[in-house]
Amino acid sequence: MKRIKLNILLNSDFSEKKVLIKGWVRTKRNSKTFSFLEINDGSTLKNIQVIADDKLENYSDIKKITISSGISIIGKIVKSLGKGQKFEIIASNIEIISLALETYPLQKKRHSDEFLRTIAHLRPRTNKYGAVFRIRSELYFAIHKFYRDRGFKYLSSPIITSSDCEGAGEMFKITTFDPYFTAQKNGLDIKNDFFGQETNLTVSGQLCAEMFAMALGDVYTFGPTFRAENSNTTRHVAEFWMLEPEMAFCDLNQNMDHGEELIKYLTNYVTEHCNEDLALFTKFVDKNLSKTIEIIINSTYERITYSEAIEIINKSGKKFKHIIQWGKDLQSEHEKFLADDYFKKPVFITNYPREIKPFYMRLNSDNKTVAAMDLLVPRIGEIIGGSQREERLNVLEKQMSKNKLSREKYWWYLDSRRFGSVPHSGFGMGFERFLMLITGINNIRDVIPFPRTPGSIDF
RNA sequence: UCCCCAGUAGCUCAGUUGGCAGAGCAAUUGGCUGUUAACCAAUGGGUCCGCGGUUCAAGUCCGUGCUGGGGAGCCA
Repeated sequence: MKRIKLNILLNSDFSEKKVLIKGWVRTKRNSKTFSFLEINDGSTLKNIQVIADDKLENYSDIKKITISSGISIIGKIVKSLGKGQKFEIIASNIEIISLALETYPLQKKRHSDEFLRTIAHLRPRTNKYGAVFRIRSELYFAIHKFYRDRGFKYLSSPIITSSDCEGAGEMFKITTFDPYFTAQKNGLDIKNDFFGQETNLTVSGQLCAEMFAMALGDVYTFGPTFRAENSNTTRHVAEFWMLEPEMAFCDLNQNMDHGEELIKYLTNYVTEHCNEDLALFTKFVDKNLSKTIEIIINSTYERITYSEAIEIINKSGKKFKHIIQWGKDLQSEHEKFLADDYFKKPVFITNYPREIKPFYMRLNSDNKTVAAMDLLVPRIGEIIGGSQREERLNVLEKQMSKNKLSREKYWWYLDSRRFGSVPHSGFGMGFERFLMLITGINNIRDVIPFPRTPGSIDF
């Protein structure tokens, strides 16, 4: 007999049919001569109720079954006599595959997110985290579908790299040297290390993506990204996933069009394909989530320049902890004010001062600003950071020497400006931040399977 | 890295002016013919985060360290 998964079973009509299901016991309620077992197999948020009565030969064992035990059930689908579910299974055979210990830490009650983080290996077994990670999985597919439908090519940019994408943050060093041994023994030369030069985990695939955009036109990279910043916030982790499209013959406005289309597409995809799981978040996690999602899908995202943003902030009359003036970067409180209070929807901020942005962003004709764009969204803040890239060799070289970057090291990057350089643009979207946006979850550690943060590397 | 807050049973938390360590849930055992975080009864369960100090006496006061949370910076 072929096993059927609950997502199929619960979404079709199997009444009066005999089925085989396998899963884990979420909860059990005993009466004298029969028991209710609720089974979940991970394919869907929903459980199925199974009735086991004392006619089963191993009923005495079933009565003692513990939460999270793995079991296999053959039974008939019938209309439920009780309230709360349409169908249930009358079991004709139950096999206890594995009896869980009674010390299983997850109980039939709500646990705090902090506690669940300490048992990150078990938390996907809860309703909430199961839902998060099913949505996460669907989103991977949605991203590839979005890009494939638009003729983009997927590029896996390297994770080990010798280039630091200027301004992206501290990097994790990679070495085969034993660092303790190295510290003791002088005279060890980096030339003898695996790559023969300083090597790091990538902080961005952008520079590689630019090379491929000059060959394949429209490309995207999507993979793990590493930042060794000592950040302790609800929005930062040391290992996260970043989506980075890079488009040839594309200016800043088209770049923003693309970003807006992407966010809307992904959000819409989740509402269409993850309905049940999403409902958990609108019901229990964030009461305003439906409204937020509606705004993300249906509003036209505001587009203002950095200079206009400064003006809005300073004219607002609102008191801020940090004083903002032209040339300084926007602080979190300013970003929150713009997205949450002032516009109450996603807003692109463009044309930042060149001094506070990396070397590769295209210098505007005012000579003071660069063609940068950040997308700020309510509650989360920055979710996209991107720019039109500097395609003019001489301007790029000047910017590099200003930032004290060696032309020799970036020879390959500069080559792209020597051989058929064209305007191009791209951005990075924080995958986990997007998940936070559409689930209403407030801590980035709760939308990634095993979060890596300073001092925390368990699991 | 800086600022603020917290750490008591497996979980969530109470603990008064410094004076015998508590509750609900969970677990275990038993009961119950339709339950829905089932219900009813009984039982077991503690390094009060660690270290040091003040005191006749510290979960409670002081110092310090660790861990967790929130905020800031950095960014996606």
